[in-house]
Amino acid sequence: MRPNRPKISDVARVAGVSTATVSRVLSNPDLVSSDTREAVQEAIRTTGYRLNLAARNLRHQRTGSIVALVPNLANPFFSEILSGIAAVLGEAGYNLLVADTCRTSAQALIDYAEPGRADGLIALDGRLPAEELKGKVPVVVACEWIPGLAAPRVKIDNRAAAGLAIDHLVALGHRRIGHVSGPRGNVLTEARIAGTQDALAAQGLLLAPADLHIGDFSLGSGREAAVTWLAQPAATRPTAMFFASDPMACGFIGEVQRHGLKVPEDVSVVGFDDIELVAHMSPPLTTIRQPRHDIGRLAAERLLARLKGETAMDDTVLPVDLVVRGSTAAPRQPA
Amino acid sequence: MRPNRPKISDVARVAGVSTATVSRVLSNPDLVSSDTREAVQEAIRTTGYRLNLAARNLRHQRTGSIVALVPNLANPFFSEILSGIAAVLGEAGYNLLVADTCRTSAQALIDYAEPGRADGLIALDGRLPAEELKGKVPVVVACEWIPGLAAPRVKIDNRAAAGLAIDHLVALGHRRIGHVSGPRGNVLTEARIAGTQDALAAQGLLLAPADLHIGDFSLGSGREAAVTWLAQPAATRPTAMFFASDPMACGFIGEVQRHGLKVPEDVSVVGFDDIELVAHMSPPLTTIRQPRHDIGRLAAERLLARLKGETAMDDTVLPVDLVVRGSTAAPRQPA
DNA sequence: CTGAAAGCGCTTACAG
DNA sequence: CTGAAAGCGCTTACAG
Repeated sequence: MRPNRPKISDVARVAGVSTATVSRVLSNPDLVSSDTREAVQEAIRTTGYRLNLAARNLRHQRTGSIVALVPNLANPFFSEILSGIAAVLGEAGYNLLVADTCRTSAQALIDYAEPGRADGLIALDGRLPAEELKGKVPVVVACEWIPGLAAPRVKIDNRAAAGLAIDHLVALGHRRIGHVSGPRGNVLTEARIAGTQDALAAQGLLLAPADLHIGDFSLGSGREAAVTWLAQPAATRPTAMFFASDPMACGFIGEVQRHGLKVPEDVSVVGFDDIELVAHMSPPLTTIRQPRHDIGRLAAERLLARLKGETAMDDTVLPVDLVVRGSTAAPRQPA
Repeated sequence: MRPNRPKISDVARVAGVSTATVSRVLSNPDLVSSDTREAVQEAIRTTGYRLNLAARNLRHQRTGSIVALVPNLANPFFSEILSGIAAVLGEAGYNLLVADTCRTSAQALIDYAEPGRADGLIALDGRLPAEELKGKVPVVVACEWIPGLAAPRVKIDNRAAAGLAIDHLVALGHRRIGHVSGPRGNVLTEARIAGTQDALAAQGLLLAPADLHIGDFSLGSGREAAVTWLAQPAATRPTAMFFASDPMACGFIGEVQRHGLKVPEDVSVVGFDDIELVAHMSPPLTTIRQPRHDIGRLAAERLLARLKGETAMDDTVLPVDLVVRGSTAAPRQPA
């Protein structure tokens, strides 16, 4: 079946017209008289012709594809953003190309930004090299951002989000609050640490260096934070912990419970992201909800707008919510 | 920068050679004398030339892309399979195109199987129409399978997996065991129900119609199953439940705990998939581990082999493990 | 309204 | 070892 796949010239021959006319029927039927049009459509049917998109795209100097660069495809946080991106691109007739930045060489990632490869790029990873991305395909950055790269960003207000978490804990009566962050250097990490410090300072409190644990967003690093926390004397360790991701909060809770302590009685826990499962744990997790699907949708829409000529480079900042569930309560002994 | 992007003819002019020679330096450098080769490479450098993949692909009658059709991109179960696929395709120099079958029209999905759109297709969704996929691009099916479509399948032994779960519960002393399945008609659903029934029958037990709850793999349907279960008299309801997905098991446990009952003391629970979080819940979930990343890898490898001419259509069946954790124990009152 | 022809940016037999 | 030329399957000014 592969060799004798009909092409536009086969249709033209069968219909007794030129290839130009067939092409017009395909992309601009109004330009063709109805008699001719019907003859061509009949020929399309009898030959079983299907348009070769690659050829059309080459002619149009576009690829019809948008590439999304994702730090870790296996991470549900990113996959839901991807789902929002896919929804918008699919409707607009674009292909969605996906690459996993943690499993792809730096050069291969940059090659995705070549025209001829994709028409535009959505970066969910802030560690991409800004310089190498210049002069290539239009870029929109989502969630994270790339310092030094002029590109629209779709994100949440991470400092404000951290503030929501801290204010909630302080309102419950907590005075000694710890923070488990993402990896150092990540833009989200820094924004959430800064937000935590600011919110504490606004309440006259301090993030003690010992109470800042550098994690990596993973379950395992949450468990490690629990080990450190458990090793401290019960009287002087933080009564509440704010995590820069839900999986870290889950890892922490699991380890603390395994040691016979209770959440929120012995320690209050706030996560970040509101991934689906955390509402169903025991206790259900208090967390910051990010509109992941919308982040993806908006990033895709901004990119499509750029491809249509929009030049605005302003950021889109989406609101976050604090979702209060069972993992937070007043501390046992208020300071 | 877009308009004056150098093409192969610009390089040729600068180097003082023909476009054919530049092309050879690019794809088959050994055919060119070292003097000429160096001159061309120098010209490539000075012009900043980058190959246009779309043009090369059109010439080669291939697209360089493989499309993965995923039932729900936001579902972490599928995203990890995708990650395995991406790893293999990236290494092989293929693009990974992704489409969400639940958000894409049937026609649009079939169009992905057109040559000119992609070189091959990996289906993670068993509901695609077999007839429409014939005579198009080579297909490999992973996880689920498409009845009536001759395509290699990469999957696990779902009946055996259900047997592992049931045997474990029976060994613990359970006699009345319920099953919460996926949606009716799904090939996985039917295989897991059949496996459950077989394993029970082998032990002289029966899956009572009232103990089979039809779910849809989601958290919410697990919660609904809990409502039904809770409504039954404690003395006569199942002492153990086997779920066709981890999220359903989580939804069930959350609802049961909310009603003051305990897992595994009041009911043992076995999930399916071993998604990352369930090891960290309380209790940690006993479940069937699927090698998701490997399923993705192997599916991609089978497809690449087909593109290279392999014609074998046999299935690849991957082993599963029962992971015993805290959500299962002996029943309170053995029957 | 329709066709002949050029061209998108490459690659590759075919000569030499 | 290298070049002239044809062609991958489309589209689109330009004529008529």
